[in-house]
Amino acid sequence: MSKQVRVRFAPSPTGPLHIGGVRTALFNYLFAKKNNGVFFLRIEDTDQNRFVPGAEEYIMESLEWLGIAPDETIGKNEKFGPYKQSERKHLYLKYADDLINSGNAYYAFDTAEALDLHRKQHEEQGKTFIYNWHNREKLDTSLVISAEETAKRIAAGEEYVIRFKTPVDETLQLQDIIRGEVKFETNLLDDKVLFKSDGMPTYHLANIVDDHLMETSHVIRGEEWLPSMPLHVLLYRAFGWEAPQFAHLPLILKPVGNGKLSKRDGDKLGFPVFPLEWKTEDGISSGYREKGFFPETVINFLALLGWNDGTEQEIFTLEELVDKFDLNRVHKAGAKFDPEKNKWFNHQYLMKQSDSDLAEDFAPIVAEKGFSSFDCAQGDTLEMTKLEKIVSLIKERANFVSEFWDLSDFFFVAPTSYDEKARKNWKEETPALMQELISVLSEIADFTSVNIETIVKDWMTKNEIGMGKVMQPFRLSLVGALKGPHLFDIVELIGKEETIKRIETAIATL
RNA sequence: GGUCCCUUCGUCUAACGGUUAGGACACUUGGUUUUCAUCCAAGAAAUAGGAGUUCGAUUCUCCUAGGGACUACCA
Repeated sequence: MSKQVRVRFAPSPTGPLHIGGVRTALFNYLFAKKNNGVFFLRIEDTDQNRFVPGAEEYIMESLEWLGIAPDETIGKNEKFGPYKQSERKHLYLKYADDLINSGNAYYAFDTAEALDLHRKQHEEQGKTFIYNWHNREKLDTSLVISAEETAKRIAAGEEYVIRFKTPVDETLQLQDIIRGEVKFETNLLDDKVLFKSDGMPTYHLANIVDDHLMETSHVIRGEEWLPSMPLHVLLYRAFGWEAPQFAHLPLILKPVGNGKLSKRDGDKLGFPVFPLEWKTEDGISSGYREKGFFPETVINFLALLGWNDGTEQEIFTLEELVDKFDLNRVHKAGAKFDPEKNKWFNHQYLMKQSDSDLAEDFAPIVAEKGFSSFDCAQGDTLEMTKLEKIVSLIKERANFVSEFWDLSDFFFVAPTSYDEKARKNWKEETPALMQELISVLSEIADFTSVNIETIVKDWMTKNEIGMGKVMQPFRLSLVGALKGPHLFDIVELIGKEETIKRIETAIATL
């Protein structure tokens, strides 16, 4: 039996979870579930300066809303806890020391200022400063001084970092599940800092140590990490550990122009880039949840950004995605985010919702417009039945529940104005015809859509009145414009009295 | 600048050497609805360029071009 699949999503809590991060989490989740494995969440907060309050909770809440919550994390099945790196702080120095003792790392005393100066000088000469084999013995490191001297300086409280001693003259041929073989020359790599002078590990050290300790089988992360893959593989080797398998996911790009989708793009282009709304003193960043997207929409759309199952199916439930997901079918190239198609997906899921669920979502909006009888709290069942009927008539023309009011306001209030372009359908003979229509309508006992339609149409044919002459002004009177669902359905719902009243108002106004 | 990754319709993608290069979103045009939307049908729309390998390249190799990521004591 092969090793258990254990994958992780390891964000740093520096702000709200970006949509690209959501997709990384999703693919990890799908891969884990597909392989009967474990999906865990680890918070990588080794940089204390960038910590943002609330971000950690935000990440958890987002994953829960989307239905892809981790199996193990802070406060949940803490088999390999803690799941927060700042709480694992005591662990890392030992591993850095191991690397020093095995000759795979060294102390470096260069100050940040000294290094900045080097970089600047190199840049002025059109060169790039790389801290590695070619200059590490000219810099201020433990490689060029005695062990006693090193110990003395550290004991004296001098600040230091621990750097990885990248091996020389090797060509690394690494395997990536998505990209196949990727080659790197170790001579071109730099000696990354593993342990910072503030006593915390860097991402690289903490990530490798924790992935090993937490028995991670596959590292599925964004493409931005591809350049650090050689370092990470080298670290596993230096520790004598078996490395997990790697898969680097393509990036999500801006809908227009070039580049990675960023936090700013969303609100600029009118779509959210965060699952949940995020408030700061600088303002509000909109979220999918608050914008009326269904979590299923977000999951489905994101899954198809860079992956497909090879068939022409586009609508997938989470369960189907789990069943069909295959890392080998993930695309290599980045994908532009298409807000239009994203909306289309939401329409698909809107249509799948039951009328009663949609009515329930719509009720508070109606109540807010001043129709408190639709307020869920007051729960008038007769009104809710009516609301369900309204919803069933308009939902096919909406992408979001938030659009329902504009599509259905005439069910609640009589038109206060009439569409300019539609007014030309109101001709000289119209008032007389409408007057006749009123008397026809008032005679109808069984006031239901089909019955009203039959009677009105009979009246028109008997008197040889053209359909357009009646139907257009009739609709204009009730709706205020030439739009909306089947006219007789509207008539039935607003009732005989209101219908007649609206026609009378139209006659008086137009 | 250096390193690495990528490249099929406007966009997301299918076609794992042999297809009239398929689907979806968006777009256009018809039909249905005497309205609008939905829906249905149809249409336009792509293998970045150049060499090679091969009987045959979207598919394999190389070059060029373009795009992207990384290049911090950030992740």
